[in-house]
Amino acid sequence: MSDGAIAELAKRRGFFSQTAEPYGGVAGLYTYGPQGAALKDNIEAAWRELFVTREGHMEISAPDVLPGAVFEASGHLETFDDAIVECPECSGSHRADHLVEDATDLEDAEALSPERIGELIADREAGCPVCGTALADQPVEKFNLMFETNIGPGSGSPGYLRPETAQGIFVDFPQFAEYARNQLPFGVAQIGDAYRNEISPRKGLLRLRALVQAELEHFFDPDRDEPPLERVADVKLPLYAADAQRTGGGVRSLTVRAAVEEGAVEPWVAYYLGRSLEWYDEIGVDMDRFRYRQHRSEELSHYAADCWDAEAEVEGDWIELTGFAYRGSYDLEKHAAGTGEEYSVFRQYEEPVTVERPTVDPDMSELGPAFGSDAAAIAAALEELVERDPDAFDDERVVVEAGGDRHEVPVEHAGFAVEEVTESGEHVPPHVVEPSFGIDRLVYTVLAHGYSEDTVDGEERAYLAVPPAVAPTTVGVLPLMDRDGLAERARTVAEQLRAAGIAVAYDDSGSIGRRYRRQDEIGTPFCVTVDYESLEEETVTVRDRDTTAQRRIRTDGLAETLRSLRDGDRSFEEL
RNA sequence: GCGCCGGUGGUCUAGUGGUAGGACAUGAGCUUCCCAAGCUCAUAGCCCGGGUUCAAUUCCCGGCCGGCGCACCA
Repeated sequence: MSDGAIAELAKRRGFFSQTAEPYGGVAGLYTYGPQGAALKDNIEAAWRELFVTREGHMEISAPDVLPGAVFEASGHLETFDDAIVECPECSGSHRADHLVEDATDLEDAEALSPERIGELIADREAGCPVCGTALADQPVEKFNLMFETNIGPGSGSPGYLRPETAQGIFVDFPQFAEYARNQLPFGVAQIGDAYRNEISPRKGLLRLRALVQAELEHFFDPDRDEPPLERVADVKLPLYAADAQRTGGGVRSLTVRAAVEEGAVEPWVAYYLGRSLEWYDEIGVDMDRFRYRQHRSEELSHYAADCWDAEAEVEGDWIELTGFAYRGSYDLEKHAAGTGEEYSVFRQYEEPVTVERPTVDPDMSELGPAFGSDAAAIAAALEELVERDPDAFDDERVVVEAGGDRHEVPVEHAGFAVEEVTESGEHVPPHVVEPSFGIDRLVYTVLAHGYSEDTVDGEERAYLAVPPAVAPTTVGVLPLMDRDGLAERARTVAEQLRAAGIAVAYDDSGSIGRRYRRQDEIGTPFCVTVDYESLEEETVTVRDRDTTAQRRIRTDGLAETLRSLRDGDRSFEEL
């Protein structure tokens, strides 16, 4: 298939086109037309069917705008800002923090301020990696890839458009845990828009500034919960591991069972790789142009401990469809720290346990007069010390550091005691595995993989071989001729099918062959044609898009037949 | 953000210092008893701004958008 054929078809047939074209268009913003919106909806519905209904998770819907504090806690404010320095000679842009890392023994220069990075570049006389020109006097600028806005009037409450839908789930985890009756494991799913102010959006739907994500956050107890691997144990995964990428190796086909047994893939991630593989196949991704690629260590996100991408080959390039990330407890711990709230689940022991716990109860009426303004800090230091080293309270005096000084405190004033405490359980910070699907890229891939050309009666034709379940329109209803009452009859049939909940296109314009081609091109899997026999004997023909074969069937039960074809309960050959 | 190339009806394109022609598609009609047939008619276009010029779609500059390469892709 030639490059650009999808974009051309997309625009001509109403799948998608650039937003605000009369104003010149905006890079990275696209609007789905009638066909595209329907295709996208169907893919989202198929996703929901698997990840919410069949897997038994809960779907939520959070707002696109979230307060700045959320992204401070999540790390996005810091790490979504890339420090860039531009070379005055060759105009190349380079990651300023990477230059510093190369020139120094620092490993995490990304965390430094732009000013500090600039100083280090000047100090180490770092040069442009392309042409060598000194960069000492060049400003270090930050590219913030989040869209910023203000919540309410004034600038006192900065807000950001979410760069991933996930944060809407993590931030209100306590609420969702409550709905889940505090029972791990449970999953929270969300389909919604995310926004990234990309420096250079490219290639149509593949790199957008406003995109649709379908994400599942599956929370579980890392010590106790195991994924139901038996459901997917025999699914064969095309794995392109990090090692293979480094050594020039290729894709290795392993069953889920084998991949987990040899430790190639984390078990929860492996479960979702297996579960998703069949789903991709069902919605029309070509399994011969599909693989799972592991992130190399250097490309892992700040939050991810391990990550595999589902990738599809489209127009010669491998593109990421989904990231399956093992995020550990990173996000929940960040939000716990950011809010002081509980982002964990209480797990009750089978039997309560009684433990001896050393405690302090500082006597402030003594410490206050004795230490003045340091007293509060000393009390806190005592509480910290008793957890760390209870033996320090064995002597008459205990030494703590507070306010920059060492203080000797009489143990009797610390209120040291060993209490018997009965604990009925403990707080477990859940781990999370996150399948994160890019819906727009899936739409594009389904179009690209479905696009086909063949020859019918010596005429070339193009058709979209997308599965009936995701096709924008399920049935085209066509009168063979626009005369002799055929059109009226066809309209009645179309109404009946619509009333039965089937997506129907009615078309009486042009020759029958032309109308079949139109439906082929937008991927309509079946056409119902009303002909002269229909008027006499209550039958119509049903035509199959991919083969152009036809069957004559009775009109009573037509809706039921088409529905079962759409839902995959029977095939056209079985008619 | 940088470099190179490009931007003419919905789509694909021809062409020009004196504002444009085709094909396909679309609509109306004729014809037509199952796969883009034919005929008639119709709708519809020079990306935006500035400059040069009597006159700019055309030449120059800038912008926007697109393709490719670089960088970026948390």
